[in-house]
Amino acid sequence: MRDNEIAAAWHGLAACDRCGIRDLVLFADLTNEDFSTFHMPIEDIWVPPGAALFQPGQEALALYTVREGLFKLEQYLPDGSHRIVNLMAEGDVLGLEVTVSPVHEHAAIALQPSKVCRIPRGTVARLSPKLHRQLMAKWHQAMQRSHQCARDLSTGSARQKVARLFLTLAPPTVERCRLFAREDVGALLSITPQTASRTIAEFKRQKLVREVALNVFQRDIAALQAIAIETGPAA
Amino acid sequence: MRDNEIAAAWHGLAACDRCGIRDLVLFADLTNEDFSTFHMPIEDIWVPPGAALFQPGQEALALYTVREGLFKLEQYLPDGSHRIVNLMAEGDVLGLEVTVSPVHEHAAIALQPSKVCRIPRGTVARLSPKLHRQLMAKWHQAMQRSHQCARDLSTGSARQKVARLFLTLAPPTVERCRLFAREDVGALLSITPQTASRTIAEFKRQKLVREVALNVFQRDIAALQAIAIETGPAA
DNA sequence: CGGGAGCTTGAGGAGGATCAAATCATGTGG
DNA sequence: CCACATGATTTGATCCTCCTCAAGCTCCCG
Repeated sequence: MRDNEIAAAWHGLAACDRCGIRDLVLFADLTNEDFSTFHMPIEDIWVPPGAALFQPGQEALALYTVREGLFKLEQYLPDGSHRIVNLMAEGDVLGLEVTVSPVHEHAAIALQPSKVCRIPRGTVARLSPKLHRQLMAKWHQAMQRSHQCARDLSTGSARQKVARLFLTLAPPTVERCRLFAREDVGALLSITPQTASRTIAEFKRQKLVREVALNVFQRDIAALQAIAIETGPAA
Repeated sequence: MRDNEIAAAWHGLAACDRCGIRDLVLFADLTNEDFSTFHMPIEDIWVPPGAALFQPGQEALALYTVREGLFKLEQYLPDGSHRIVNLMAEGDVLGLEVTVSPVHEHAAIALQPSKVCRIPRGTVARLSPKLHRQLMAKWHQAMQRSHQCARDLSTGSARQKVARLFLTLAPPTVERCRLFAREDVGALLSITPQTASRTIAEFKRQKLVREVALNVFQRDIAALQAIAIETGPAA
């Protein structure tokens, strides 16, 4: 099993008041006074690919702001197989359900080398009124991502889905993007790892992407966009 | 086009303090005193199938608690086609984004004869602190539904997806359930209306469901569950 | 009755799944 | 440092599901 439960490596206590992406995160509305008033044991954590922040059924002790990298949210089907129901990237918050549910209902697993801030549920509960706006905004953001997955990554041919995935993995202004295991690509797009591999290989032959390093791709944005919206045989 | 924008029929002002499903709704935490303090122009609305509560791009003026019936949340793809990204049923809240976004980003369209409470954004904003807990709970609920769609209705063969849809449409304790247009079934399950029709016809022949009235089905729960989890040709 | 929209059913073909084998990356122990 | 084992990836061949195109059918409404 690739998705081992390696305890993520602890890095150090965060200095929230000097956070580089503070306008993106849950604490955006807090004042410097707020930071000095509360003792906040926020941890800064590096998470290697394959490591889980939490597993389904596990007690919800904290939520996590993604500072760098990419996570998958998995749920398990009655037959034991699993399905990726959401992707979470920089600025997204994992485990928002700590505010309303005692346990996590999915697994959060890093797909790339990632960095997160761990915020204990107690801290969130205490700051809750002050975080109201941002918590709403983060729920909204999580919904948008979820709908994006349903919309872009579950519709159309394998070609289209893979093209949309490449376009999703980084903003159009960035040339390179990191991919992940073919099995995960499959679970995300509802295709088999073989079809994922074949389609990516075809994209490489057609120069739509170029693998500059292992699982690091240079993208031809315009060409990929054309594929993403192309309609069946009528085209 | 079936999804006409018929203005939903106004029914009357709601008596929130005597609401039959008050423990399910946004106002669960409000006291009777709260109700008498605020003037709340909450409307009780009947919505016929096919009518839209709102459309993408439209200004977000209110949110809606579903009291009866079923709604689809649709988003549109660049090529003009659409995809159902979520289903919302009794107790769910449509348009939670009014708290954070100026416009709606999807269409909310009734699939069945439905009843909703319309709560203006101003009312929500004013009561916001008191609703904090319930708003969180409703976001969570909406996320769960969204993930359920991704998990159950986008995975596996057409047979499995249709079986899971039948199981989703009503709790196992209820025998009958209402279905909707084949086109919507298709948009929800990422299959064509033809395949939806064929699969449902096959279920009827196999006595897995029985159509007691137009689009009202009696279900063999156990048999459907068996199909929902059956694994490929290895079965 | 006739028209229209949605539903059903049929035949054929394409795309993706499945099974299986070869190649490539990574880490381990000699 | 190299040989080997392990697991992921790639590729191939075959089969089956589902899409496509198309025709006939049902239900509803004037």
